[in-house]
Amino acid sequence: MALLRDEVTEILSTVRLFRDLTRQQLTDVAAAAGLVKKEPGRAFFIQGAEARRLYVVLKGRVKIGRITPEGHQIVVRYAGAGDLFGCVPLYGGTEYPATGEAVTASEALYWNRMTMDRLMGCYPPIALNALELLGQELSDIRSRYQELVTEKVERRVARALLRLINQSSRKVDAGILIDFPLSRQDLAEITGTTLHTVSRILSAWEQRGIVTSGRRKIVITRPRALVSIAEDLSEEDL
Amino acid sequence: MALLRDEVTEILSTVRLFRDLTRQQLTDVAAAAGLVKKEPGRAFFIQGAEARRLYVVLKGRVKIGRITPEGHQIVVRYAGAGDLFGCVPLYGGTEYPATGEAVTASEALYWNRMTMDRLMGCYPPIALNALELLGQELSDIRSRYQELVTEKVERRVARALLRLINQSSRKVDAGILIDFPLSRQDLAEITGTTLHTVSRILSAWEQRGIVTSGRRKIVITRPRALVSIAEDLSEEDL
DNA sequence: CGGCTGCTTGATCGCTCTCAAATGGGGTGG
DNA sequence: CCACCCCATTTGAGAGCGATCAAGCAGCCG
Repeated sequence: MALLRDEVTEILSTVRLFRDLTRQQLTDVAAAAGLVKKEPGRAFFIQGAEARRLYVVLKGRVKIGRITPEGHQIVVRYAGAGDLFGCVPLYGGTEYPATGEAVTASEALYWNRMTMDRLMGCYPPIALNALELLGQELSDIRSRYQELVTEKVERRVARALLRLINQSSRKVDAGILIDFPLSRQDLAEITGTTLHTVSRILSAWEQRGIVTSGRRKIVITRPRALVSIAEDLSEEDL
Repeated sequence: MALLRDEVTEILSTVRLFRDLTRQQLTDVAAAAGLVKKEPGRAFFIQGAEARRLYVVLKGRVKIGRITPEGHQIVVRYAGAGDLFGCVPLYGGTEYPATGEAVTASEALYWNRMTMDRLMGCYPPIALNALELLGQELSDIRSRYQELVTEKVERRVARALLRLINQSSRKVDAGILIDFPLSRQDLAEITGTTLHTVSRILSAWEQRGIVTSGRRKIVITRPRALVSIAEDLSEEDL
């Protein structure tokens, strides 16, 4: 382990799953953690593999994606610093239903299933926090499910971009930059469409001055226009 | 409360949420429960209302549905005997994100949020079971999300019917009957399409002798044909 | 028996997927 | 440092699934 024990404890104190634990308890949790680093494109775990570990992102960005038997891919979500991923061991599933792959150089702490069982046994707040996190994930995916049924593609892409802005963006001169590499293909897999359609939509937006984009890079220049697309308002901003 | 204490305890012993509790503990849980009955069409709770209670279905069938600001409806799932619904209080949400409505005459036990908090505090297995249930629900909705993106309507309708058969069906002379009233509109809201499309699909299936259907009533006469549609096999059965 | 609610069916339209091919930027290796 | 190659992206053309609009029909309940 490359990190100092105290440092890990400090980080864990900001992680939702471990909220309400005392410093002493956090130290125990930290002591049980392992650390992995992955280069971009490398996977922390692969869909279908035995679900052994629970992860928390320290740095970088991890893409959680699934693939159908027919080969169709979808992106479930992106996890950033402080986010949990691979939570299957928490609720007793046996294999990972998705693949967790580093998009940028990433580091994550992990706990083995048995370790986690012990920790949850000793420290009940962990189970309650997990419940809360899972509940939020559930309501998030339900909203997206509903969007998928009821909304047109352009609107879904707008919403997806806004969500990504919230999760992981940086202000730059031209506007707001999604600060990890994001291809049209990725956006398509997030919104449940094809890269062609996404490309056309972004081109149209670019002409309207709403975004500037390049190879795996997107800058939103007029966020408010994006909001009005997402909310389906007639565009009343400049 | 119309039920005997012991009777309730007996029922609770079959509910997943309360697995691993001793008889003594179950009695305590039972003592804290309340009972509600609803006529068909009546709601246990309404989308947007303050989430006060957690329910377990005793009998009947409860439809969990959402409606978008634009008025588009979707059915999240159906809950039958032993199933949990309105689990929002479990994970700390403040309002119900959906409406829970009785489809047939239904009865449910409920616990108030504070009561549930106490029970989970006293009996840790409840929290762990809840975690497991939420996890399963999560993977279920993820599968359906994926179906929605990757599969054509006919296949989704076939899958939905097969799921409903598993949940709640009865053998009759002609085949397998979905044993609660299910309209085309309902099926459309389950599969994310329109009642027109569902009606066309069912008509086509009826011509091929796969189903027999009437007003809010569906009998599957050749389940294997339905499976082959759901799995997209070329139909090699009679 | 009448009206309501749920179901069927036709016609049309348009969004989005599919298939195809060309373009261009960036990184790598020479 | 330059040239090449690969991968992401763009753009076009066409087809088709399913939504939408619009009637008409038929059980069922009161």
